[in-house]
Amino acid sequence: MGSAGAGKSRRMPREVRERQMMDAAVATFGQRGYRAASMDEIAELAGVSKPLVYLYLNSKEELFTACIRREADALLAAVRAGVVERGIAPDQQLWAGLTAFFAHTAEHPDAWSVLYRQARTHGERFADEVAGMREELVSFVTGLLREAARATPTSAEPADLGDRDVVGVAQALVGAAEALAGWANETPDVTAREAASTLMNFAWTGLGGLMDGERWSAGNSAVVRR
Amino acid sequence: MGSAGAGKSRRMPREVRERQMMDAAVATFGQRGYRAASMDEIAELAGVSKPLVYLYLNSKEELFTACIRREADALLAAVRAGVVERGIAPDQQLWAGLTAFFAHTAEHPDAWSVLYRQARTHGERFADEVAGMREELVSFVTGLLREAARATPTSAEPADLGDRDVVGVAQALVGAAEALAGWANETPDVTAREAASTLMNFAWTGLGGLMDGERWSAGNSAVVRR
Amino acid sequence: MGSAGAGKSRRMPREVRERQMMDAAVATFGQRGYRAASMDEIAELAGVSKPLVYLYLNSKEELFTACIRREADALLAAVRAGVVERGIAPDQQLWAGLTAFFAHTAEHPDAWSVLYRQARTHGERFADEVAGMREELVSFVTGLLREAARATPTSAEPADLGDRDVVGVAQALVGAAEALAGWANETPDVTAREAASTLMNFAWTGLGGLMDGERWSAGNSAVVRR
Amino acid sequence: MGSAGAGKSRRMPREVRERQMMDAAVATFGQRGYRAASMDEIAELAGVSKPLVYLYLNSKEELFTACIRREADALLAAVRAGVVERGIAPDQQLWAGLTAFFAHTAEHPDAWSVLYRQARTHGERFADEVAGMREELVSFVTGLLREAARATPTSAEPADLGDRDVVGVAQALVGAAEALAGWANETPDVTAREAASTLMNFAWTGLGGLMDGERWSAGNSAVVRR
DNA sequence: CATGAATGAGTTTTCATTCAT
DNA sequence: GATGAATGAAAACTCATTCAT
Repeated sequence: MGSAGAGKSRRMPREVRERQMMDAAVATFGQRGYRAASMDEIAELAGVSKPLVYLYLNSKEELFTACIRREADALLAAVRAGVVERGIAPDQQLWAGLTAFFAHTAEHPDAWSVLYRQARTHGERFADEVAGMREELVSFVTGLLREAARATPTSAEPADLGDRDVVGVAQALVGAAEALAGWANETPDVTAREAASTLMNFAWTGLGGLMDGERWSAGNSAVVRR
Repeated sequence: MGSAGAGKSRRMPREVRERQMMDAAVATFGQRGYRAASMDEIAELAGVSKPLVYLYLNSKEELFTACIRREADALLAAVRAGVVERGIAPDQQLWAGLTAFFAHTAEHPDAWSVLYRQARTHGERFADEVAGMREELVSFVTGLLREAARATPTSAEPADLGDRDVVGVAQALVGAAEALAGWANETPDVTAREAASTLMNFAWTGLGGLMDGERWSAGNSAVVRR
Repeated sequence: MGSAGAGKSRRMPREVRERQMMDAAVATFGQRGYRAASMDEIAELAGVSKPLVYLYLNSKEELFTACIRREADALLAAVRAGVVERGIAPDQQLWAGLTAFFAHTAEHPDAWSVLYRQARTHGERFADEVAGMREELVSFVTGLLREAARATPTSAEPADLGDRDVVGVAQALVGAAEALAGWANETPDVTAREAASTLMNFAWTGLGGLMDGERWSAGNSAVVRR
Repeated sequence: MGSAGAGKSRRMPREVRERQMMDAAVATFGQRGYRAASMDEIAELAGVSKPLVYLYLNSKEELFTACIRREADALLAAVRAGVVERGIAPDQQLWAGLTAFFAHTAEHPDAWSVLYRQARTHGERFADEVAGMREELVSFVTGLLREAARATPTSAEPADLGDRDVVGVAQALVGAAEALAGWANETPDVTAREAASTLMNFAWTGLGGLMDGERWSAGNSAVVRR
């Protein structure tokens, strides 16, 4: 008889078991919420006994943290993979990244919920974990923005876009993307491409203006080019 | 000193007590999260016994719902108040609204957390409550966008901005505002005016372009004016 | 304007208020059960404030006791009234009493529930109260049985029916009546007369035999007349 | 001493623990009443922690239902066992059944209280459970009565006892038995045999008359043989 | 390696009862 | 006399976590 019997297939390598548990955990945390998810439910969904979950993952907190990390890494990897495939003009890169972002979040709604709903709502300990990933996204976008600014000869005074501005814009852009992703996930017909298009239309043209030195100021309604 | 001494004076009219309880509830829910907040803690913070909380507010769910509603109304009222004071050019209105939005959320971080973190993470029942408010914000912005589009003679073909586009843009704008508010609340030095400026700069110029018929398309990197 | 205004008619004599409260209490205790009935509900149903209930009836226990007593007295009175009207042959008296018993319990289901379900299930303190009434019923029946025995010349040795036997039979008779009343109350079509008939047929003929000296004994299946 | 010492030995197989819990529950429910019995008390009496009670029996309601079922089955089994041993003449069978009934209820007063006091007083959900058992008792008695009627050649017109009559008589008989059991349980010296004798004397002779066509009617005091 | 057995601590919720006015 | 305001105490139920095997 081979060791991999056709029966219940107990005894699996730790790695595999751990993945099953985390899959179950992400699904449960995503759907029920961190507090409402019970270790019982997670263990049952993973098809293992509760003590085994504790043996491998120590505590609910650590389990949740591990979920956040895994899913954050996966999302980042997806975005980067989407971009790296090509690798040319900044707007194309942004477009590719956004598309990947929207596609990934749409395909992994539980992970989305864990990262963007649960983690941020249950203590700084977890929120910081996501904040780290978010910063990487922002710095990724910031890089693209800078590259675009450099590549845009139109602007006579290229340093117009201050550092703080760039970060602010990147923050807003990422925030808008996250908000759009949430919206798209809850709205049946919206595809990743559509969402990405909407955002690009909205953002890139504005960015173009911004980089051309256009500013809106509270004093006068017109957009001035200084 | 009147007979209503400042001393121990337990015994207060229901209205007052109810407000105290809801203040305590918003603070606790906002900081601990819906599930982690205990009725015990809320009661203690309000300075009353738990049964009184139940007598007046029936259950944790109803209490939370009441908090959401109160804070949603307050936020909407703040935004509208900020705008109505003036009442002129659409961009000025948007600016006023955004400023009011950022100011209000900055001044009421617990309410912010309740509305944008907790309510959305603990069951549709609560999320719907916020979705209602959000829709009012979106429709408010949508109105401004339409008004602006009408008022912009530049665009030869005024119907360029389709209905779906307008709503999508408004969604993104509101989402960006919400994301910025979150960022501003967590970043010490950022003021409401600054946040509003960033967003206006980012959004309004882009909108201008959009209304002028500029579009970004995946096919070619340049922004085309069709 | 007379003091009995057409308005809310506050200020009613204590007696009246007390009756209202006890009516409400009997209804609530009967339907919800002693423990499940809340003073809140009783007060509301009676249309008074809770402190007033306490002022007049002191405590839940006392209130319940008062209810039991009132309804026990009412039931006894109904049975006696049914009998006294006539006053002749013992079997006719029993028939009248049973009919009155079944009619009263059918007309006052809440009182029935209080006496026969609730009171016996929530502590000796209350059970004793009902036991008192029950003893009066039993002794009433015992009296009839003795009277009947005396009036039956058939039995050569009239002392055949020992004291213990008589009480046992009376117990069984009352028990059967109570069980039948419960059954009749839960079975739509059964009338008080029908129930009484069934019991009389069952019981009286048997009693006749008993008084004639017939006995059933475990040793031989036949009924012997010794 | 074996490895299974009589010492502290917590850790027991589920089956055993479950029985212990239900024993404790029957005792507590029987003595305190359904509502007054607390899960804490039951757990303590069973020598386990509350969570274990919930783990095995889910809720107070389910626990109570399980108790009712177990005790109802036990009582039915006792009655049937008492009868089946013999299996001859109907009156002997009835006698055996009654004796077993009285003996069992006398030996298990808490179970008696659960079945005949508590279950009937706390919601149809539970009452129905007992009603089921009661129906089996009634149909058991009904069968005996029919058998007896068939076996009695005395009656010229054997169909005299209508179906409704038989059921009514069986109801009253069972009711009388239940009442007698209650009385016997509360009265020190009364033995099961005595109670059974009383009822047989009372009932069987009457049944004999009934089957002979004797009827009592409100119109005339005499028992007529029609 | 893997699990059935077990629990301490905490949650929401309810209720009988009493003041202060 | 009558009530709105208020609470101490307890009940049902849940959960993360740990042993003993």
